[in-house]
Amino acid sequence: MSKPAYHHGDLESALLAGALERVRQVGAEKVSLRALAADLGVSPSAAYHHFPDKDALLSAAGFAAIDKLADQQELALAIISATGADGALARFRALGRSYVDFALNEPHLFRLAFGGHCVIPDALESDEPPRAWDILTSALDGLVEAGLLKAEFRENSEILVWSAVHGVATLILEGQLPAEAADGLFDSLAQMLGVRP
Amino acid sequence: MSKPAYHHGDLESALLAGALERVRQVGAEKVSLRALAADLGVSPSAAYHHFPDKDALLSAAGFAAIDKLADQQELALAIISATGADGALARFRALGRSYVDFALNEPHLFRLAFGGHCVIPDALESDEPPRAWDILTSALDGLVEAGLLKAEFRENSEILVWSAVHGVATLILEGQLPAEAADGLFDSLAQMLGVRP
DNA sequence: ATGATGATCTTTACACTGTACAGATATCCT
DNA sequence: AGGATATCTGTACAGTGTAAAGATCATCAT
Repeated sequence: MSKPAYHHGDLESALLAGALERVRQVGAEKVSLRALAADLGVSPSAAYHHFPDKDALLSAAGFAAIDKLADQQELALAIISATGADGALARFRALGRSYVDFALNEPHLFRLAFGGHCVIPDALESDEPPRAWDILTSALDGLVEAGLLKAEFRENSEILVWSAVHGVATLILEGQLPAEAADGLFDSLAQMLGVRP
Repeated sequence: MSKPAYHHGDLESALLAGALERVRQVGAEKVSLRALAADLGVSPSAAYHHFPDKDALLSAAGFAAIDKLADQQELALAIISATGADGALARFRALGRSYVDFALNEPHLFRLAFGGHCVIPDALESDEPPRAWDILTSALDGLVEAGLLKAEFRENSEILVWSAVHGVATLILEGQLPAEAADGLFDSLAQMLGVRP
């Protein structure tokens, strides 16, 4: 698309895609705005007509990264064909697995997404919760409907599950816990949620 | 100690302390090695005789930060005078609270400690686990002895609890969860661990 | 079609960064 | 004492983010 024009056509999304890919490869603190611009065949300060500064670009890339995580989770869910109780349980575990796998397979994107680069818009008061929350809510509702999750444990369980999975992912990523800790966590979670496999 | 010598006496620890304090104030990615050196009355490249590069200094500061966190946890534990079941439960909650509080009160130190700056030495195969692990183990043992934590839930509970607390701390810190989520998490944890308050 | 308007990109420039290298200086050991 | 060694300085270089002013294009009212 877009002619090989002098004005490059669509710099903004090219910058975003380029930044995201570079972060993915070398990490956020090693991406250079100048080098990125040079690679796109554009002057050093061209980016400033689309983003106020480098942090804003990285922040946008960060939100793209957290979206990629949600995409991967939904993809992992879509694969599961089982229905009923088996399906609900499989979906629950797949959600945790894909979250941890994303963190370990794309450590730089994961750190970008949750490492303070993403400027909080006004998420506290935002009427719509993060995508990860909605995905998780559906999975937990599925567990309740299947009779696997005791109703008395349903409240606040999004917080518990999301926190635990996110925590184990980052602790493994930063070398504080061994990789096997993830499986241990999933077992513990399932056990404590009252799930009987 | 050490004279006000031309050779500054003890640059290494001065650099470490300075770096730690600067990270605390402005965040890791905004500390300048040159500015730090200038502030210590020392030439720009003086630091290179004590640390191979800037990352190494930040890494050392990161390990100091994670030590500070452990200090704060032990301090929070020491304050609690209650004994028996009440004490065990109070200690358990204080551990979580101090962890989350540290993250929210010292966000830059927390991110430095768990944000990929700390080079993993060989922690996977290391014979001794992180300090946070030991502290947590004692608290959980206390819960079991007090009859508050069911023995069937004891296995892997360090992983579950540490992950959940760490996760909720970072998710709140990055604006993905509201601050009240921490209390909800503690309640959920206590409930699911079988604790009856 | 023309000319103005606004968006997009370039040029130039500045202050600052991390760090390599060679030399100066102080301390310590024999 | 003197020489070895650790510690720090001076200088220099390539690279960085970004501010300011000018060039170039697309679009649209006339």
